[in-house]
Amino acid sequence: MLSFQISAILACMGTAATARERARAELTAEIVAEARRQLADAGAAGLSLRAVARALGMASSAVYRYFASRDELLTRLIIEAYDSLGAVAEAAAAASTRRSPRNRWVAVATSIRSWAIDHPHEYALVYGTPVPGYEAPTDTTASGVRVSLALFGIVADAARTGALTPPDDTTIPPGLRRELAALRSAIDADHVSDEATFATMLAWTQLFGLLSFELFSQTRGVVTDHERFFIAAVTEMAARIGL
Amino acid sequence: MLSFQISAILACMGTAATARERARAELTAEIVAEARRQLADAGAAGLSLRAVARALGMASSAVYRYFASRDELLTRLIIEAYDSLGAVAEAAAAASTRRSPRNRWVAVATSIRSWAIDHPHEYALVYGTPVPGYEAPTDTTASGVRVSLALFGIVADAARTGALTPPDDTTIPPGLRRELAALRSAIDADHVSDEATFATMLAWTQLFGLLSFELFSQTRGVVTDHERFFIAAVTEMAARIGL
DNA sequence: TGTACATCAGTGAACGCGCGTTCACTGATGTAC
DNA sequence: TGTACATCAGTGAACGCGCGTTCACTGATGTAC
Repeated sequence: MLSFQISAILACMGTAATARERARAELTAEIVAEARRQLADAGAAGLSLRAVARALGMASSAVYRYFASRDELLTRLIIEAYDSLGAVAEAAAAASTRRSPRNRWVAVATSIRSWAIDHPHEYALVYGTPVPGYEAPTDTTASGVRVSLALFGIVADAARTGALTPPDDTTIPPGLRRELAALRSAIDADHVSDEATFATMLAWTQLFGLLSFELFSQTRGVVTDHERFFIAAVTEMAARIGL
Repeated sequence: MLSFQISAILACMGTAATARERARAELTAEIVAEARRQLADAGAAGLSLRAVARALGMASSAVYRYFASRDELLTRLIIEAYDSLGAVAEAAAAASTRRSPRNRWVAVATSIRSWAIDHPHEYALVYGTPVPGYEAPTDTTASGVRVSLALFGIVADAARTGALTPPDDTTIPPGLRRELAALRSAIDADHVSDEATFATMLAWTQLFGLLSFELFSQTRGVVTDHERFFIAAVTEMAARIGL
C-alpha cells in the first residue's frame, strides 16, 4: 500500500517507478500527440479513435485502456491546447516586465498570434465552432482563462505603477459597471478602473476576433499583410486601454 | 425553343411555367430548408445527404437530382446564410437613414446580433471553423461581403455629409495606409479618411469577435448580460470611428 | 387534337468505406508471502 | 530468492450503425409534329 502510494507520487512527478507506469505515461502521450496531429485532417468533429489507433499500430480497442471515450480524449486535447497557449502568453508577459506596458501588451498579443498560426487546428478546437454533441467539462475553464489573465495582468501591473491613463470619454451603463467590479474582485484587480477594465475586455474580444478572421479566411481580399494589420490593431488597442 | 426560353425566364421570375419546374423549385427549397434544420444536430461537418433525404421521405439517391454532391448543398447553405444576414443588415441600414450615424451603426450592429442569435448554426457555418475538406467556391464572396458593406456604408454616408469626426491620434504605418486606400477605391468610398477606415475595420473584426465569443460560449462566467455588453461595445466602436 | 418520342424525377439495391464501443481472451508485469 | 496470485495491456472479432455516391430501371411529364 505504501509502495503503491510512493510509485503513484513518483508517477505524478514524471519519474514513473515501474516499467508499466512509464510505458503507460509514454503511450498516453503518444495517443494525444497523434490525435492532435489528426485534428488537421478531419477537424475536431471528425476525430477518430480508430484512426489514431491505426496510426499507432495498435488495436482500436486498446485505446480504451487509456481513454474511456472519444470525448475524454477530446477534453484532454482541449485542456492541452489551452495550457499550451496560456503558457506561451504567460512566458511573454514574464519576459517583458522591464518594458513599457504598451510594449508588453503588443508582445503578449503577438505571442498569442504566433501560437495560433503555429497551431491553427488547436486554435480552431478551442476558439472555433463547438463540437456538436460535445459538452466541455468544467475542468477546461482553469486552463482556458490563463491567456486572458496574462493579458489582463499587464493592465493590472500598469495600473499598480500608475502607468495607466485610460481615456475617460467612455459611456458605461451602471449595470455594466457593477459587472466589471465583480469581475475585478474575482481576479484581485480592484485597483483597475471601470474604463480600463471595459477597454481591456473590448480588446480581448477584438484580439480573438482578428485571429479568427485571419485563420478562418474571413479577411481574404481585404487584408493582405496580416501581421502588419495585427500589430497596428493591437497597438491601437493598447492606446485605447491607456497603456 | 422559344417556348423553352420563355419558361426559363418565367422560372427565373419565380412563376414556374410547368408543373415540373414548379415542383423542382419547391423540392429544391425543401431540401435546403431541411439541411438547414439539420445543421443544428450535427453541424456542418456532419451534414448528411442521407439524413436529409430520410427526413423528406425520399430515397437518398433522389437528392442527387437536385444537388450534384454534398459540397454543393453546403455551398448553397453558405450562400443563403450570407444573403440572409446581408439582407437583414441592409434593411436595418435602409430603415435608419434619418437617424444619427451613431444610432444607425448601433441599429445595424444590433440587427446583426439578432440574426446571429436567431440562426446560431448558420452563423457558425459561415463565421466558425471552416469545414475540413470543404473549399468554398468564389460564388460565396459576393454574398459574404454584403453585411460588411452595410456596416461600412454607414461610415461612408456619414463622411459624405461631414458628420464623421474620427480621432486623429491613431498611428497607421505607411504600408497599411496604401492598403486602406486600395480597399476604399474598390468600394467607391475614396472620401473616407485612413483613420476612419482603419477604425471601421477594427470595429468590424471586433463585432464578429464579440458574437463568436457569445455564441461559442467563450464569455461564460465573464459576461452575464450579453445584450448590455454588446450595446456598450458597439456604441464605443461608433465613437472610435467618429460617428 | 393525337401520337411518338425525349426528358426528367424518383427508386431500390449495391459498393466500399468508416465509426464508437464491448467482450472474452492471452500473455506479460508487478506484488505479497 | 522463489512462488502463487492479482493486476493490467493489448488483441481480434463482433455488434449495430452510419455515410457518399453510382447505376440500371420505372413511370410520369413535357415537346414536336
